[in-house]
Amino acid sequence: MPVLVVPDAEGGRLLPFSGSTVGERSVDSLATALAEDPVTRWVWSDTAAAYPPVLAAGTRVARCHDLALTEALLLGYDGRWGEPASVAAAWARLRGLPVPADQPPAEADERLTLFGPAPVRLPAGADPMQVAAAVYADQLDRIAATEQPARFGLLVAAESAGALAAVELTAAGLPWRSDVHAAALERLLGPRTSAGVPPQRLAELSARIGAAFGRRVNPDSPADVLGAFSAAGHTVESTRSWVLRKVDHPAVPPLLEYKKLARILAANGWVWQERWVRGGRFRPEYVPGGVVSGRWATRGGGGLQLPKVLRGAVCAEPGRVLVVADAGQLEPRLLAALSRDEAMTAAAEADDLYAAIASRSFAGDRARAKIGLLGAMYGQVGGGAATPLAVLRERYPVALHLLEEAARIGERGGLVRSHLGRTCPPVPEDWAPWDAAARSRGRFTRNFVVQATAAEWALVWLALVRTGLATVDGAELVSFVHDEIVVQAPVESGAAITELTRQSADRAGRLLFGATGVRFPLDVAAVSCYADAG
DNA sequence: AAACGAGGCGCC
DNA sequence: AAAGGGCGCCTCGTTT
Repeated sequence: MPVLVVPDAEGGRLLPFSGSTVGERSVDSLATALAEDPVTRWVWSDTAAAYPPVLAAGTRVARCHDLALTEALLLGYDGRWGEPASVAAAWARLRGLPVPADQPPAEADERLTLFGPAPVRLPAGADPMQVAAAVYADQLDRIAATEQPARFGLLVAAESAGALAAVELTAAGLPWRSDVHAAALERLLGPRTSAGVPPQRLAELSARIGAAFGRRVNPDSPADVLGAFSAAGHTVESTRSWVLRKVDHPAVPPLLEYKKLARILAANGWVWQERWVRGGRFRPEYVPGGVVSGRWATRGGGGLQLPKVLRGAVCAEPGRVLVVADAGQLEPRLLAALSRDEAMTAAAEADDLYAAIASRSFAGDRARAKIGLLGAMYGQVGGGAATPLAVLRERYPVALHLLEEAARIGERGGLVRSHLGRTCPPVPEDWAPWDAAARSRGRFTRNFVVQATAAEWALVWLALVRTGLATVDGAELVSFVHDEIVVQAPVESGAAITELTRQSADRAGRLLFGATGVRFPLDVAAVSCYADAG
């Protein structure tokens, strides 16, 4: 039986969810009480607020139901995306009271000082336990009333499990060798300089750019660079790298090099290290449900965008290994499973789906098969995707039809859903289906069905891996980026965890789609350094 | 001085 | 080869 949990300053209150108030008890320590019962699903308002103190006290929770995340999913399902989703708001809607706005999330730094759950703003006289019970009961009814209750229930469970994993990942952080990072920065940029002073390599490149133009140019200013090219007789539409690469001018090579290095300095330089690396770990804050498609976001440090050139700084700690598992070609595989296109499912039985498609329709030209398939999922119509798209439409009509139908619904301002029922946001009030807006919306909904389904597959995968890890001493999740999981574990359990990630991927596929021919092969490597994976 | 949009680029 | 989906976050340059 699920148990409702209402944290308070000292501990909290617990109530088995039976429809009555019988059996409520107060505990001095939630961590102790929750640790005594490793099977129960704990129902609470907000995992991000309730779980950190419990985890900090040493208790890992196996399962929960996050009322706020579930409320957001249910509101979205009804086309009410973005309405306040806190328990207080859900309760106010149930009672016909004014709905309080969601509180903005506390800054990460702020949260470290303000330890403990954020206050739930309920009207005076409302008992938080009764509110939680009422909202939970209502949510169960609404889940049961969806078109596919079993699927939506799985979505809610996965979203809630993800919230637990996110708190654990935020607490754990990613092993980070600051010395290795600093050495890489010095090799690329030169010795560290004080704030506002460009490092040696950037200064050199800046001088070369100025020499090539015959005047001083600020490479950080697109307007200045554009003006310099114009004065030199080159009309360039922007200063994007791929545009500049086509321009024949001596300033281009140092400019491209400058952009690359300046980016590393700004995004992941010495200042970044001081701000975001603590105790040998890089600590982004993971935000489940932070993206409309159900992907996670992170707050702080750009946690989902670690540049590949710096991944050498991610090193397993002594006696341990990093198991890096990546679900390759996830989106086209999910397209096959979603659409049940037989020909594409046959291709998805291969380890390399793009190669399988290429060998059947593109005379083995894998690159063209990939361009065509990505173009189909992203809504590209012209360019190099046009011809491969026509070939795919001929050969995989069922899969392509699913995408084109999603696009058509979007172009008309309609809603689409993922496989488990996550629903895209509605168009704004003032939206009108004029050409460009309709096409843009069509590309969004076309991509949404695939990206959101990929996100939920990955969430289920993560939840299964997390559950499996509970029985491996010393194993911890240290990174999750859309379709990649990194676990740090004692060297001797590397093989078992590799196997766990593979089995979990298979199970995730079966949980979402039942028995299909679509396989979800992983690239898994047990390494001592992140840079050595993949 | 602070807020904001645009341009740009890292990741998936 | 070409520029289509989702983000976070930097700098620049303008507006408030």
